[in-house]
Order: sequence, then C-alpha cells, then structure tokens
Amino acid sequence: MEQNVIDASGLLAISTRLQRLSDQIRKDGLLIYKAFGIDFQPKWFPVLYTLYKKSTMNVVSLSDEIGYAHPSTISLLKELEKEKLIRSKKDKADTRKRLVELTEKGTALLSTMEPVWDVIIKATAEITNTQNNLMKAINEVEASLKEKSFLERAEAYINK
Amino acid sequence: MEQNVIDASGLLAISTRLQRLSDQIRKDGLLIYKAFGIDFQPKWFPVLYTLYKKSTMNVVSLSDEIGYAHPSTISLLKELEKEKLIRSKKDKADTRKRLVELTEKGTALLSTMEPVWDVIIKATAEITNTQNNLMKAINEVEASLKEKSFLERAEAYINK
DNA sequence: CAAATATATGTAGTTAACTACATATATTGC
DNA sequence: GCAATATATGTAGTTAACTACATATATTTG
Repeated sequence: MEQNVIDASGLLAISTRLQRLSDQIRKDGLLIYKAFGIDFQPKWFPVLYTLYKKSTMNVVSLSDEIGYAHPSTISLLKELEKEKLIRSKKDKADTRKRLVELTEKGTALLSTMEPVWDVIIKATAEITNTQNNLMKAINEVEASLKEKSFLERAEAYINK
Repeated sequence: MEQNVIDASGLLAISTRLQRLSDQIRKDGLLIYKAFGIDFQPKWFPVLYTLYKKSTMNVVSLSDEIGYAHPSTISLLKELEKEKLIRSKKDKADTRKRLVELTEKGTALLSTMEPVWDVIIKATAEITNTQNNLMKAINEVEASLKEKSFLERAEAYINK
C-alpha cells in the first residue's frame, strides 16, 4: 500500500505493512533453512520448536503457547504424525489429555535446525536494531495497548 | 508465543507478533466504525479507500496499490458490486482493462467514514509514538531489508 | 505485418487459519 | 455423591488469502 493510503488510514496501513513485513521475514526464513539443506515446512516450526523445548505438552497448552486456535494445532499435529516427527500418548493422570512429543526423527530434525537459529537471530538483530528498534517498539505498543485499548483511546477523541 | 520462543527463534517470533498486533489493530478498527454507527466489512477498506482517492482504476493497478494478488481483488470487487458500492466500465483506449469506480452509494459511505479517520489517526499516533516509534521502526526495517536482504545477511554469517 | 511476447482479466482449486458445535472426562459445590 | 459446570479434544464448515491456469487483447519485433 502506498504512502497516501498510509497517511489517511494509519490503522489499516500499519496492519497491512506489518503483515507484509511478517510475510517477507517468514519467506526469508524458509530460504535460510533451504540454504542449509534443511527441507521442512515453516508452518510446522512453532509446534516442533515448542515440543523441542518443553519435551511433552497436551494439545491446548501447545495451542496457547504457539498462539493458535486448537483445531489449527490438531491439524498440524496430524501432518507431523504422518511425517513421523511427533507421537502422542494419553495422560494417565487426566485421560482427557493427549500428550504430544517429538519422535527420534523429530528430535534429530530439530538438532540439525538448531545451528541455523543462531544465524537467524544475528541477521534479525542486524535488521531490527535500527534507530527505532522494532522489537522494542512492538513491546511498547503491546504494553500501551494493554494499559488502554485502541477503542478506549479513540472514544476519548469521539467524546470531545 | 511466549518469551522463550521469541529468544531462540527471533524470526518467526517477530513475524507472529507482528501478525497478532496487526490483527488486534484491524479488529479495533472495525469496532471504532461500529461505534460511529458505520457498518461495513474491514476487508473492503483498501479497495474502497483507494477508489475514493483515485476515482478510477483498473483491476491490476488497484491490486498493486492495495498489495493483493489480482484474484483477491476481483473477488472483493464482486462483493462490492453486489453491495452496489462500486461499478465498472471498459477502458475505451485498452479494451482489456476494466475500469472500476465508486457508485454514489459508495462515495456516500466513504464520506461518512472520513471523519472517523481523524480519530483513528490520533489514537494510532498515541499508541505508536512510544520511545521506539513503531512506524519509524517499520520504515527503518523496510529500508534496511531493501539495502541488503535477510538472506544475504544470513549468508554472510554462514560463510564464516 | 504477422508471429511472438506481454499484459489484463477471469476461473478453479488450494491452503491455513478460523468459529461453532459435539463429545468425553474432570472438577466443583450443594 | 451426584448435578452442574468447566476443560480437553475432535470434527465440520467457513473464510480470505493464495497459485496455477485459461483466454482475450495489445505491443513488440524480425
């Protein structure tokens, strides 16, 4: 979206540009893994990474952790199970729960990915450590939204 | 996504948080229009706003302007045509082109929306003018990506 | 000036998220 | 301790973007 749109409709414009930036970064991430000869689907990453760190989780906790609705997680888990990267078992203490974990194949994949993360972190830092640091800016905006929502702020202007 | 995920996988984490922030902002935008008694679908905004500013455009230029693939634009245009908010005619100079414009109803809708933009801009400024200004950060990151891509930067670390 | 290429629009099918609903098990509180 | 409520998982269907392909018209080039 071009400059004049941004000016007059800041809200949507920010949203659109954030989205685009996010897409760009995601695509580049995939390319980096490819450059290392690691072929995997980026959409798997949040689940795999979380299981790598936490060993075992049930579906809802995993969904909360990665920030997806649980049906999305379930469908990712189905794929990952087909790929034999994860497996699941019943929680004996609470039989409603399905505990998910990486298989040996899954752990092995994540081990080959681990060295790439350092490169990614460095390149990310390089790009985002500009005068107005993007990560900090996001943190600050999230904090200011938590303090007082967009709608509340807008309403303050309306009632004037 | 939580802190430990962010630390180790900065790239995806930023992407996810940008996406979430973007969603949040979009949803709030809808609520503000609702507070003004204007009922419309936010996904229509980019097309309507662009046509409001530029009067008449063909499908591909419009798509480029709003940053969507053209089939997405076409499907939005279909909806908007059904709502009688836009109409289209053939370009006489180049009959391949379909020129799209707002109807009177469309122009009227955008006129009622215009006063809201000011409120949105002010509230957006309030939220994003923190120590690390989000808009400026986005601009800077976009500029630094343009100068040297993520992949190139990452490759510099790989070849060491 | 006709053949090859490029551009504009449109259709079909895919994808990856979502919400709403259904069911099973656990927990809470009268 | 059982009825009501809450939680965990799963399924079905929707949505809004996408890519790949098809066709029509314009433009370029040998």
